[in-house]
Amino acid sequence: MVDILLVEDNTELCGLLCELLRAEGYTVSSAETGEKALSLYEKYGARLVLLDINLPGMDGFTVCKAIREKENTPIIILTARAEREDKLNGILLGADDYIEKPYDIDILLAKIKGIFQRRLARDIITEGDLVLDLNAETVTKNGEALPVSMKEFALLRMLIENKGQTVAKEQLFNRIWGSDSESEPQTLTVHIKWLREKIEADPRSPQLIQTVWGKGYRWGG
Amino acid sequence: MVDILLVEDNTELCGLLCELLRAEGYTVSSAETGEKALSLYEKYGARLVLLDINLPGMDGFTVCKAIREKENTPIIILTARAEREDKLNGILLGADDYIEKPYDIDILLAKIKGIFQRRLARDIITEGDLVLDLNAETVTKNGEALPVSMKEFALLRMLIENKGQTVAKEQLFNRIWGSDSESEPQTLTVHIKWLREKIEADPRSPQLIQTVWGKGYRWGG
DNA sequence: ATTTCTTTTAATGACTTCTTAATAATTGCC
DNA sequence: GGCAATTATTAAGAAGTCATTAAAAGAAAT
Repeated sequence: MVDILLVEDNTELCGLLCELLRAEGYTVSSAETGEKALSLYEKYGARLVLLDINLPGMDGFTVCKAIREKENTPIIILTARAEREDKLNGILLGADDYIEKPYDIDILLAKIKGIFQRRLARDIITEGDLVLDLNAETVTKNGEALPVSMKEFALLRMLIENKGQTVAKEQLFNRIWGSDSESEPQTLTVHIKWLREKIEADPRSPQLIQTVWGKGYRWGG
Repeated sequence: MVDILLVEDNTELCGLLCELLRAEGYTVSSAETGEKALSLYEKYGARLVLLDINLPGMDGFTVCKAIREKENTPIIILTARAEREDKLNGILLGADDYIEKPYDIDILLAKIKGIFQRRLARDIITEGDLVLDLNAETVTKNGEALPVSMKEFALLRMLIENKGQTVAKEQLFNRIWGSDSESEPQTLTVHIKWLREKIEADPRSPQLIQTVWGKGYRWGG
């Protein structure tokens, strides 16, 4: 996993930025097309994506969307088009920030730093006995590692992030499986079952993950 | 009941915002005229209204006022007119917040989130021994959890929200079962029965849920 | 390639909620 | 009181939802 994945079709600018970022201590990988960017992302992952919108072939928005469908990696969009519509689009697609070219390098660096810090600070959730590390996607219970799968982690996280509120089944399903998923909604209840088995004192009468009949599930009373 | 009712006459912007809000996990319904907004609100209700002031036909202020006359649903007003007068008007009419176009999406989202959180803390109705948590859809009686079904909760809530007033059977039925429901109206009385069983000290002579002969029911004397 | 882990599917059973329908009780009115 | 309309009560069962289980399919790791 690399710190930053830089997607920029201008070779010269790409090289320059790479150097600059490396000089700041980040590990960087770069791509000059959307296709290559996705394949790099797929292979190695990245903690942050710097994404040019104007790309030959697959455009930046498509890349942005594709990345967002997989993970919640922060994305900063770079663009020459200074239109608000683009901005809205970018935000719609889940970009975290937006910088217009020609950009001030210091501002860009500051935003990158900001994102890394924000993410870092946000990256641990404590809830009762449980500690969720959002980066590592690990859970510990009373200090002991509690192995959970990806889906279980996502479920647990979403429930805890909305604790006290009922989270609709549809919401859980759409967010975790994707609204265009072909899977049966039934699979959710099975995952809930696994989760309960792992975290509940008595899985037969769950205290943490409550069933809200006809609606969904709720963390806590 | 939907999370957000969006009232915006610009079709494109309306669509974009809808998507954006849905991506944030809110359920959204939208209207492009004031009339349609009110009818949607009437039919399905909403936890928050995002309201454009400049609407063709019935204007935003009228909509705002109409909604406020019914319920205390929070309203955020959106407007291009950057006039102080509007702002004053909006707040006078009970809007909870006010955003000028072109608005920063992040700010809008932050405000929405803020309102939902504030409401969350507020979304509790206390009535005698009973505490209704509208978000969790739970009832506690003297601190102890009192399990109620969806329909029972809806009934209880509607009665308490109109306490002292008689709520017509038709009104209860239409709101909870839906005006196009195929169920027998009789089912309502059965649910009233279950509710009384759960909350009344002596279900034989109900003190909380009074029968108003020929009309409906009333909470309290 | 094999093994292990995760995810999904499918089938079953249990459970909750809701509805219906029949009967009893109550109310308003003559 | 007696009658009609309305509401209450009850129990049965229909409908819907969820839990559980096992097994198959798919991924990832060794």
